[in-house]
Amino acid sequence: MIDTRQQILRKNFEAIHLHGFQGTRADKVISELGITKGALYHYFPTKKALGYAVVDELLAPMFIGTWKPIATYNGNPIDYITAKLHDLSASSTDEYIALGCPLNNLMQEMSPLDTGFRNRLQHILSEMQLSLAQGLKRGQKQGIVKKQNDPKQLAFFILSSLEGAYGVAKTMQSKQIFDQSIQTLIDYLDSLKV
Amino acid sequence: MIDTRQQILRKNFEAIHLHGFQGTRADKVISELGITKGALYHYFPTKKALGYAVVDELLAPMFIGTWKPIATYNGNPIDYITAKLHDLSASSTDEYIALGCPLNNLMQEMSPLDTGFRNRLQHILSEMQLSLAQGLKRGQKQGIVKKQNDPKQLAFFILSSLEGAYGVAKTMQSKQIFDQSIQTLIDYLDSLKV
Amino acid sequence: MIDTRQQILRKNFEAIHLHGFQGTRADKVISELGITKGALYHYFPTKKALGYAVVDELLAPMFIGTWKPIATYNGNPIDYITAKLHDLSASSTDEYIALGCPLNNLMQEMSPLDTGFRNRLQHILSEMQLSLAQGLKRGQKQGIVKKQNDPKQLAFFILSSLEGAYGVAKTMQSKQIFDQSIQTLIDYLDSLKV
Amino acid sequence: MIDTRQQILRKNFEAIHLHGFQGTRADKVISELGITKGALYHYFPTKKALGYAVVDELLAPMFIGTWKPIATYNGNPIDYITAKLHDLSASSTDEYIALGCPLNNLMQEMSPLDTGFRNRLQHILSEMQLSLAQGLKRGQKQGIVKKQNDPKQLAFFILSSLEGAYGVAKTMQSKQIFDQSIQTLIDYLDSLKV
DNA sequence: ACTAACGGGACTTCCCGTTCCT
DNA sequence: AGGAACGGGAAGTCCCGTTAGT
Repeated sequence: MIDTRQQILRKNFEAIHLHGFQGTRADKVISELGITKGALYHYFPTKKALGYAVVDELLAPMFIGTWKPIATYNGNPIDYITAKLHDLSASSTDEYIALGCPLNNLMQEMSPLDTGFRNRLQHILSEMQLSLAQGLKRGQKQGIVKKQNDPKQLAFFILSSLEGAYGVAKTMQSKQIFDQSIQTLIDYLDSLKV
Repeated sequence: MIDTRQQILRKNFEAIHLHGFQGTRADKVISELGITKGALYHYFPTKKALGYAVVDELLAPMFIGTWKPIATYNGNPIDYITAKLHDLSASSTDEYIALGCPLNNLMQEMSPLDTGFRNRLQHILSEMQLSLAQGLKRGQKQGIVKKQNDPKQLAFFILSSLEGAYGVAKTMQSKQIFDQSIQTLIDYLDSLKV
Repeated sequence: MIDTRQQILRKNFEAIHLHGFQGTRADKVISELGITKGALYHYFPTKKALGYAVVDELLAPMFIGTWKPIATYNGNPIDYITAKLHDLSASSTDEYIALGCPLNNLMQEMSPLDTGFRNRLQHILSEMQLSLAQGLKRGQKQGIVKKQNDPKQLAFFILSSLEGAYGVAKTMQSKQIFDQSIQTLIDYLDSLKV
Repeated sequence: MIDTRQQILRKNFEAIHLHGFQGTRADKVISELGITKGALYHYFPTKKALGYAVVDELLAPMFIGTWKPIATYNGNPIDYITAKLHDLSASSTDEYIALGCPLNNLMQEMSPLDTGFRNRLQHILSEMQLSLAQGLKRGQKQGIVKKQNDPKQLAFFILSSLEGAYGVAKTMQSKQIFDQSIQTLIDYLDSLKV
């Protein structure tokens, strides 16, 4: 028997991706697993606590982990970023684009409504930005990235453009638009290489 | 007595901006205006109909109108865009940033949930993109904008980065981050001028 | 311009037949006529008053009138009844059977709920029964109808079987079942002729 | 503590008998039992589901069971039917007559409005008719029932007259009228014995 | 560790009726 | 005579959370 808590967590992560946090009926979701509300409230005191756990244990590692390696990457950080952006394009299906980025979705939905969510999402963004900024800074020091931009500022711009691309593509229901925006971002970043 | 329908519409636009569409309790909102449920139902048969009206009559004109003039603008379209972006930065208060862009909020919240909303929001994005693309195309023809980018594609990138900046800044609760991302976007656009 | 009051009455009679009295939304019904609630409440103080008027002015004359002539009919009253029953079978479409007899529908729906309706419907039934009983009594006196049955009692039985046939056929959605029950009733009545 | 679900079912059966299905406020009804809305929702997701359960678990067995034994009855089926009709007369109080037959009430109210109800009520009628027809057919084969009538057709006529008697008596608020109609039906049936 | 039963507030919708006005 | 605006109670549904029990 696998870990019930993990099952609950994973299934709700999917459901939140599909319907948003508020739109997710936690007990209905896990009923598909043959689990009832009792188990849910055994592991998590409230629905919000479950949401926090989804962010902390699934969302955060996933997203922070994506940009973490840039710190130890040997080579031009722009290349790393470009490669990652290409990955995101390549691995995104039409369905995924139509659902939107889980991080972006949660940011837009829950940031203004709940401090607990906002703090957690701020943390994720900050960690991602930190990794990117560190990488870019190293590139600038090594003289392989132009020095015209502040690394921290540029890092936020990259994240903004990326999440913005997810958001617009979600509404337009078009993976093509996502891909094109990512490509434009890549082109821009490429122009920052020395 | 001024137009009750308009009052309902405006007050709900604010409320949707504050709490999202689903989080808005239409009857409570207008009770502050001394308007009752009965009047609400008289004008809007369902909550969704009210939401659609808010989008059609307030949101769409506001956002589409922002970029429309670029078509008849005499001068470099990049300058027009830059000026508008500066306007958005200048006119945004900390509170506004913390609430997020009304268009972006609605896109993220309602696009996956309701076709009626999605179609309307697609329409707004398309109109904005069309105006931008037309302006950029004209600039390219006049030889004052570099021809390396497809105008339509670039238009979506601009919108994505703008809305993305709103989204990230909302979560980070930081007008500074918004301003910086906008500045980075402006810098990039500036590099596209001939 | 034809009489607005009559229009309201007729249209609501149809609607009550279709949806029952409680299921009828009087203002929606007349909106199809281009009339608004104002006219409705100008002519009828309440919905119930409208319902009473429908019964008094449309339903009652129609149903009482069907059996009235039996009193002045020269010939065997059984023949008159048989002819009328055949008429009802012949003139009933599948749709009419599926909707049910307007009188029966209203009896079942409103009799237990409202005294005003019940009194009116009792009156209709009583008048119908009276006519039938008078006719049967005359037949018995003339020696052309067997004397084994009390005319009043037999009159109620005829009405009961008729309305019961409507009711069962409505649920079964079958004009054939209605026709067969009517035929069985006719056969029985035929056996009462001398 | 006895079965809550059964309590809900029984109490609502009574309430539907009193006020009709649409007129029944399920939560108010059970509040008299000290049961709350929450428990109601736990057992029945919608009001309609509750209504269906009342039909399936209480109404159907009761009515189908009444005529079922005729199949295994040794003797003249007309006698069985006559006995049952006498039972119905004897056990009906004035109040019961004024309320009407639960089956007939539901047939008239819900058949045209909802397919789920109609199918269930059709099923009840069909089962009752089937039992009656089987009994009558056996009687005809044994030569103790006249062969002039088709058993199936006669079965529907009996049911129609019975339910019609309930309906007319309900409106007339008269158990006497019910008894007399039943007696007339019995007399007719008696004439079909060989 | 997990289930079934249960509590109860909140929300949208519905719709009868009233009032003001022309 | 009749239309538009408006009032407001009530019904059904939804769903988060609690508790007794195994």
